Amino acid sequence: MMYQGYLEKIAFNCLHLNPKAEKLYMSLQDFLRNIVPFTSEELTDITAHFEREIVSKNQTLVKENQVCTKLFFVEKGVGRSYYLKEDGKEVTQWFFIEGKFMSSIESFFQQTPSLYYLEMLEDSVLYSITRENLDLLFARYHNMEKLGRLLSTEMLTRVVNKLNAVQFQTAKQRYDYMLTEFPSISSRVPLGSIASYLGMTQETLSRIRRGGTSRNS
Amino acid sequence: MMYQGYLEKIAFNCLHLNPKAEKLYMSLQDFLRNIVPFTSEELTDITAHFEREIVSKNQTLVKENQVCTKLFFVEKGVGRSYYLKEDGKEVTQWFFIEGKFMSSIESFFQQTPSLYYLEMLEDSVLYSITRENLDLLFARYHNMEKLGRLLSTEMLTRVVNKLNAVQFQTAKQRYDYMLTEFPSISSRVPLGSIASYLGMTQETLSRIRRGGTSRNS
DNA sequence: TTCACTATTTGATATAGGTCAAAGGAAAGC
DNA sequence: GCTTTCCTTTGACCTATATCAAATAGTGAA
Repeated sequence: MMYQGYLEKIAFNCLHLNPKAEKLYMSLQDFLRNIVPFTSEELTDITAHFEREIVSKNQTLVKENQVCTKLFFVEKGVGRSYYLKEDGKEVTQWFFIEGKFMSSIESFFQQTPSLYYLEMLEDSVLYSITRENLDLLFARYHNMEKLGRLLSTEMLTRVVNKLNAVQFQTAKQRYDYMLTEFPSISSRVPLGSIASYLGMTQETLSRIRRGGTSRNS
Repeated sequence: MMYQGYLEKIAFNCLHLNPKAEKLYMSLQDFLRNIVPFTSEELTDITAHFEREIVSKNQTLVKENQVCTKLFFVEKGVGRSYYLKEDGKEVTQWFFIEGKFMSSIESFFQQTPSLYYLEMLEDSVLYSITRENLDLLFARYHNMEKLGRLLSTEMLTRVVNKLNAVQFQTAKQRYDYMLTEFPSISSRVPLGSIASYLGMTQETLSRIRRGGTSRNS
């Protein structure tokens, strides 16, 4: 994405850390400012519509069948969305790390019951906004609408990448894809969550990590 | 999606046909008007920036490694995006039917070489717009930006649905998913294109269609 | 109608990765 | 420090779907 570069640079500057370091910190204002050239007044008004939330590890933000009432920005921490298969197994749908928006998208935008659970996998700092406030900002600022469009498009290309990885690659290749999409995740979340994200069992992922017998790249 | 209902209704009205009929026709103006409440002046200006293109069956719109310079609206016809695996096999990535926008999204929005081919699978009527003109419209009309956001979000949820289907369902279930996502496609395009879209071989799809021995729903 | 070509179906066999079962490890509560 | 619980690894076996090969059915051109 065109602002991908910026993002890494900001994370770097904010932290004085290597961008691949385990934990990052990404402020909402810096994030917004670097995608769309908001004025200071706009930025102040926009961020005033978000609410800071501290949530602890393993806390669930949204349950299946609830309407997801908020969009979250992850300032610090990691979360995931997941759903339960008929047999009760959890399937991770996506991970959300520092500097990303997190929600049960369809539920939030259509105000329908969520198919997914949202939970944080670490103690985290989030900024949340309600649907009404977001709509208000979309209506008030052309730039905000643009932000929404750019973020949607970015997410779209990420999901398409995952789709291609999941659909046509071997288990090993999918794991490699994941290491580039979420470099920090592999050391931060349980293996089972990663395995289901990649569409394989934890046994298979464990064998891949061992790096043993497989002949696939 | 919130405008999903409208879409079907319009298609219905335009055609006086059952919405599941084989071929639909969807005018750009009607499409736009029913997603966002554009004024007539806006609509006139916007549609004036599109160019009508008649393309014939099997015509390629964009090749791999070309920058995709246009976004297409499909008024009539079906297209697909696909890429070539290392072994030269075509893999269908998406189908685009009447009333949908079609492009190599990442290439078009980032002006990078396309990973995909775009081709029409039937004689088709398209409306195309260049990146410059689209940006101009995004900048000129807040409503246009909103349209972009809504369409991106819609596409995002569609891709997520496919991802879930492809990742965790049996071949038979994936085929059923496809019948709901693209009801008309199964009779309009070659079996091989559908099979690769669903991440299976054409032999498997053929066996599924026969509806034989499989014990999966 | 026939030819040439392409798309689809069918059959036989192979394999990546799943399932089931159990054993180690690590970490959280007491 | 000990205990309980959860997380990860390992092994043995199985199944859905791929692969390879060939037969059959459609389709358009002349």
